Amino acid sequence: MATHDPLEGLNPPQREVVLHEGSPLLVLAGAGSGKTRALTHRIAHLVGARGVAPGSILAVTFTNKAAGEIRERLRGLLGESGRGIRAGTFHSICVRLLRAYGDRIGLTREFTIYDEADRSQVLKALVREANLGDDTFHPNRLVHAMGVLKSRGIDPRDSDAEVPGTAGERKLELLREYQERLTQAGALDFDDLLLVTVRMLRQNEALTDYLRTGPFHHLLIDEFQDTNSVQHQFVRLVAGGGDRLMAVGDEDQSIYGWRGADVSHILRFERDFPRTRVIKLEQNYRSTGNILKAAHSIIAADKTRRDKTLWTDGSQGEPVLLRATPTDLDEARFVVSEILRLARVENRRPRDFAIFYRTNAQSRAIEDELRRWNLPYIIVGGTRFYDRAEIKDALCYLRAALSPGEPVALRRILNRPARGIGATTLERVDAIAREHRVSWPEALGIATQRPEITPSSRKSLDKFLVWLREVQATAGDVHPVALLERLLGESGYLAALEKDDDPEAQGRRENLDELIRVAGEFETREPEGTARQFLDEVSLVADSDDVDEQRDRVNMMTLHTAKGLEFPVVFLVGLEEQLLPHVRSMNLPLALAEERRLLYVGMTRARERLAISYADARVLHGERRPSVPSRFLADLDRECAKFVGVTSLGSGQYHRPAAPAAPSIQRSAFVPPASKGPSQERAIDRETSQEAVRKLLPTDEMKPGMVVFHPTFGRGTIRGSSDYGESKKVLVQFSTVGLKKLLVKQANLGVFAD
DNA sequence: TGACCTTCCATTTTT
DNA sequence: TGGAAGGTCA
Repeated sequence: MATHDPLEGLNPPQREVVLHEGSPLLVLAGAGSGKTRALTHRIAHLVGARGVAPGSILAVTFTNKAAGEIRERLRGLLGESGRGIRAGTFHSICVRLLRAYGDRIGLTREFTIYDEADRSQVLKALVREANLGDDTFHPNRLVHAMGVLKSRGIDPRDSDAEVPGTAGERKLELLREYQERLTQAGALDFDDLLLVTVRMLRQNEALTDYLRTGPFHHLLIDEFQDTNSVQHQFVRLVAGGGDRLMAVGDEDQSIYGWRGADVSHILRFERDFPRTRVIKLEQNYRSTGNILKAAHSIIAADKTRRDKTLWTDGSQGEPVLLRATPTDLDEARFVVSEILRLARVENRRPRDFAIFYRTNAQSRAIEDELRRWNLPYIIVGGTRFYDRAEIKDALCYLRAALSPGEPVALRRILNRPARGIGATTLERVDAIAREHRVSWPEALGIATQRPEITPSSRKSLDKFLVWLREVQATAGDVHPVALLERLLGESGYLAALEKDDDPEAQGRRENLDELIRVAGEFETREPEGTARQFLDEVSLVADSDDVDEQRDRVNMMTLHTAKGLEFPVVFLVGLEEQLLPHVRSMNLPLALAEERRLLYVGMTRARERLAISYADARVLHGERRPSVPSRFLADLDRECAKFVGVTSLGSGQYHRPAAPAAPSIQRSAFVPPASKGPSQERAIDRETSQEAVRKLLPTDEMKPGMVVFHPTFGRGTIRGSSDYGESKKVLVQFSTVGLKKLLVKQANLGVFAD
C-alpha cells in the first residue's frame, strides 16, 4: 500500500502523467516543471493503485545521481512497498544484464570495464606500435572516431563500419585492432556496454521477451532528448509496442549532440510509437517571472524548435542583470563584489551562489578573485575522486585480482609500488608476447623463465605473480573491504605510502581510506554484494565531488555540468562570440543551436537572481585579445533585464565601458570555519591580512600546526613538510582551496602578528 | 627511480 | 599562460 497519495499536490498535467495508461506516453517537461516528481509519482501510482509488481518497473536515467534521487523519492512515497523497483543508468543496467546473461554470446563473466582513460591508453599504444606519429592519427581523434561509431551501435569490425575523413581506412584498421585487444583482454569499454547488450538482446529473442514482459515491463526513461542511437535501440527493443513506456524529455535542454545524443529521437517518438499520448508540463516551479521571460526570449529565437512557453504563478522577481566589463579580470571582480554585496544585503550564504562558464579555463580568473576575498568555493565536476592516481591504482588492483587475463590493470600495478620492474622489462615482456603470440599476462609468466630479463627483475616478478595468483584464487568470494585491504596491504602499497615523506602521501592515504569507507557503505547496503559488484558500481561513477549542500561554498562549474541543478543566485560569465557560441561550433548550424540551448539551460538554473556578463577583452592562451558580445544577447528581452555598462550590443564594435567599482565592503562576510585561536577567529580580508602578516616565514621555522598566510591562497595551516635537499616542500591546508603542496623557496608564506 | 626539463596542447564529457 | 605528459639525466 502506498503511504502517500501520489496525486496529492500535483497540477492537472502532472496528474495526467500519473494516471495515463494503455498507450505510449511522451512527457515534454520544461525546465523546473517537476518532471522527476511526475515520474516518481507515476511509479508510486502504478504500485499503490494499480497493483503493479515493483519488480516489473524499470526507470532509466543518465546519471547515478538522478537514479539515486528517484530511488530516494520512491522510498518517501512508497516506503517498504517500493522495494524491488529498479532505477539505474543505461550503463549500470547493461552491466547487470551482461553479467547475468553475457555467456549466451560468449562473453566471459569476468569481463572488465575500460574507462575513457583506458581506451585512450590502448589506442595510444597501438599508434605508437604502428609508428604513426602523424597528426592524422592523434589518439584523441581515434578516441573520438571510436565513440562516434559505437554510439551508433556499430562495432569497428562490422562490415559496414566506416571512418570518415583522411586516412579513414587506416584509422578503421586501428579501431579494429583496438577492439581485438579488448576482446582478447576480456574487456568492454563504456560504449560496448550498450552496444553488446543490444546485440545480445537481438540474438536472444527469448531473453528479450522475458525482460519485456518481466522485469522491464513498465519502462520509464528520463532525459530522453539525450539518448544516442544505441540507447534508443535498447529502448525500442525492450519497450516493444510501447504501451507501458513513458519517456520524459525537453528538446530545449539537449546539449550532448556532440556526444552522439540525437534530439530526433524525441521528435519522432510519435512515429516510432503510434497512439502516443503527449503531455506537456509547462508550469515552472523554480524561477521568477523575469528569469523565465529572459530565458524564453533566448530559446524562442531558434525558429526550428516547437514552441513551448514556461509560465509561473510566482513573482516577477528582480530583473536579469546584464553586465559588461572591460576585461575578464573586471568581470571576475564584478561577480565577486556582487556575491559579497548580496551576502551582506540579502543575507545569503556562499552555497546560494553558482557561477557558470562555457570552458574550464575560464574558472581561473574568478577563482583568484574568490580567494582574494577568502570566499570558499568548489569546482563541481573538476578533479574527480575516481581519477586520482591512488584510487585508480587501488581499483586496478581489484581489477587484476578479479579479471586474471586483463593486461591494462596488471601493467599499471606491476611496478606500483616500485618492485624493480622497469620500462626495459616491460618492453621485453611485450616482445615475448609478440614472439609467442600469447596474451600479455601469459607473457609475464613466461618472462620469469627468460634469460633476457635481469635476475633481480625475474625474482621480484615471480614473487609478485605467485602472490597475485593466490589472491585471484579466492577473490571472487571475498567482500570488497577485505579484498581491498588485503591487496593494498600485502602488495606493499600502503607500506610504501607510509614511508613516503612527500606531504601529498598523507592526502593519498586519506583518499584510500575514503575508498575503503565507500566499500564499507556498499557492504552495508548490499550485504550479499561481491567485490566484483562493487567494482562494477564504482567503474560507472563519474563524480563523487557532487554538489555538496552541507559544505557552505560558492559553486563553480561548466554549463554542461549545471544541467539538472538549481541555485538561488546564478552568474553566467563570458557571453562572448567564440566562447558562447564556442569557436568550434560557430559555423555549424546544428552545433550553434546547441550552444543557444546551453545558454538556455544555464539561465533556467536560477531561482531568484540571474546575472549575465561579458568582457570586452580577455586573456586567452596567454594573449590578450578583444572580444565581441555574444550574438545571443541580441535576442535578450530588454523588458525583463537591466543593462549595466553595455554600450553596443550586437554591433560587433569594440567599446570600453567603465570598470566596476571596487567591492564596497572591506571585510569578507565569511569566516573560514577551520580557524583556531582567539586572535585568528576574525575574518581576514586582503587589507587586514596584509597588515597582519608581519614577516615572511623563514624556511627553518615552518612547522606543522602553524597558521600562515599565502598571498594567493589566503589563510592556511601547515600540515607537514618534507626535505628533498634543494626542493623542500610544505603541505598547507587552506580554507579556500584545501590541501596544497608548495615548494618552500616559492611558498612565500607569512606569519601573523598577534 | 625520480627530479627536472622540454614540448605540446587548450570545448563541452551523463558512463 | 599554465598544466600535463613525455623525455632525459644522474
